[in-house]
Amino acid sequence: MNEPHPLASGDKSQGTSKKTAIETVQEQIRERVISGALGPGERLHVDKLRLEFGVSTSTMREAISRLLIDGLVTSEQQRGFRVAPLTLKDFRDITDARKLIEAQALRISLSNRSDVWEADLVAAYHRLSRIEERLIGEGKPEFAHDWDTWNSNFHDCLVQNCDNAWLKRFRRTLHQHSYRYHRRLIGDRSLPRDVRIEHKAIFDTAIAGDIEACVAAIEAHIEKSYTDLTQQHDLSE
Amino acid sequence: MNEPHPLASGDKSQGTSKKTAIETVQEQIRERVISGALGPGERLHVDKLRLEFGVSTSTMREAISRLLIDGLVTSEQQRGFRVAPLTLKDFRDITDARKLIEAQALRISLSNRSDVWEADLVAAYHRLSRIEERLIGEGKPEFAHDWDTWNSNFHDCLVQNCDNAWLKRFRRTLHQHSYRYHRRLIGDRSLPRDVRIEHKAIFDTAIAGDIEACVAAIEAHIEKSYTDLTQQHDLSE
DNA sequence: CGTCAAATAAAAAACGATTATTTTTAACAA
DNA sequence: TTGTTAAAAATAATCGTTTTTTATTTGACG
Repeated sequence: MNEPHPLASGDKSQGTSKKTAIETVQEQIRERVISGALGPGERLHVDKLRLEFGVSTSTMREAISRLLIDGLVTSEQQRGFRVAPLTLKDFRDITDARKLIEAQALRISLSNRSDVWEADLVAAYHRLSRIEERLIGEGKPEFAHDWDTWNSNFHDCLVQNCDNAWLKRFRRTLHQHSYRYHRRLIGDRSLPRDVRIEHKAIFDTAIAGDIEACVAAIEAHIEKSYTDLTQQHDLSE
Repeated sequence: MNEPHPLASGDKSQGTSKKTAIETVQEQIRERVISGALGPGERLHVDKLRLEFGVSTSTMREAISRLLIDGLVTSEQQRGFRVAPLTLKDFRDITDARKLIEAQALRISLSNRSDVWEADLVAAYHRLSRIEERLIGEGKPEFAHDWDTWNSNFHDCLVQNCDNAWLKRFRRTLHQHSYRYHRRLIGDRSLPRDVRIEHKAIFDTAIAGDIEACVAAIEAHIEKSYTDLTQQHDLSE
């Protein structure tokens, strides 16, 4: 049924078939930044990229400019654009901000629960569990990409009923950046820990309607992600 | 002698004399959006604006694109840009998000206090008080604009020591939007209430180092601002 | 009269070239 | 060698036009 967005833009939804060139390019560059194909701090050569994508200067510039929106790219006076750097401090700040914002978004979402949402969440959790069984239980690393997709889907589903557009927007931005650190730190390797227990706790408390327990579980989940990633790996590697 | 930024960009600081055309235009359009010269929901005609500012299409497009960053402008598939609308629900959401984020930024800032900061805050409060004495005490509405400036300066000063760039960024965005509602709802009229007591409470608790009392005071201040503005005025007016 | 579709007008998106700025290279003098 | 500066190259910013898309009008036909 509902195809989830791996990390795509949050609101396009309807099948607007014909995207504008700017949007297409923007999405592809974003993908490269998040995946690390364009490394942190690396310069974005408008002319090179424009030739590669077969678009004009202004189109490329506007596409890149729009990545300033979520802070994946920075711009400096007369010296163009560059990919936002990755630093430990930044990851720490993102983690703290996520704990704050995601927790609140979750509180709101959970207090607006509905039957549809409950069904969606059960479905999302079910799919995620199956992937995790294969990825972690059976140790099949080829499911890492699917896990990204469905993990993201599960977390989106949790805050689905939060009706504060600003919190949702900030949450999405932070999640995107977090994911970038994730990609950088673990690469294609499998997860450094068994997240199944954490996800179960989040799911159970959410379904049970125990808001504060669920919030605590999410906060712990986010924090643990930071600790594990930074302990086992190194940003300068 | 530190000139405060009325609501300007938070980080340029150094006297980078020659701004790029895009930046100049961007700032002016932002000003128009916040002030209401460009009304909520209004379309941004690239061609008209470009002629008015004497720049090319691409420059104007890129300038407007960059206002997407802080959400003052929205863009729709093949039908250009328009000024973000103003709605009561949005103002409510902004208020809630501000309470959450500003409170946390304040907690961090206050726990990183320093002598320099204390002096800055005393100075900022002093200047604000003087303006408020004239604006509210003596009822001189011609100080309304100065009040905007120094009120903003006082609040910036409070969170000055928050070292989480993300929270600061979100706070700044929300403040900008909040200010836009403020402008729309009270216009050039003077404040609907006496904020002197609130500011005093914030200042006193901050100096005293009573973090949670200060946070509570800020939250109340933000909430009161919403209540008073929405009770006395009407968005559709 | 009202509906539908072709023709026209308006506006957005995309283009590729020109101009300004920064960075690199190279020449020369201390 | 080292430091300074001027020319050259590279890259960023800006420009004005062309193409594509969407909105509006017009007019034939039911």
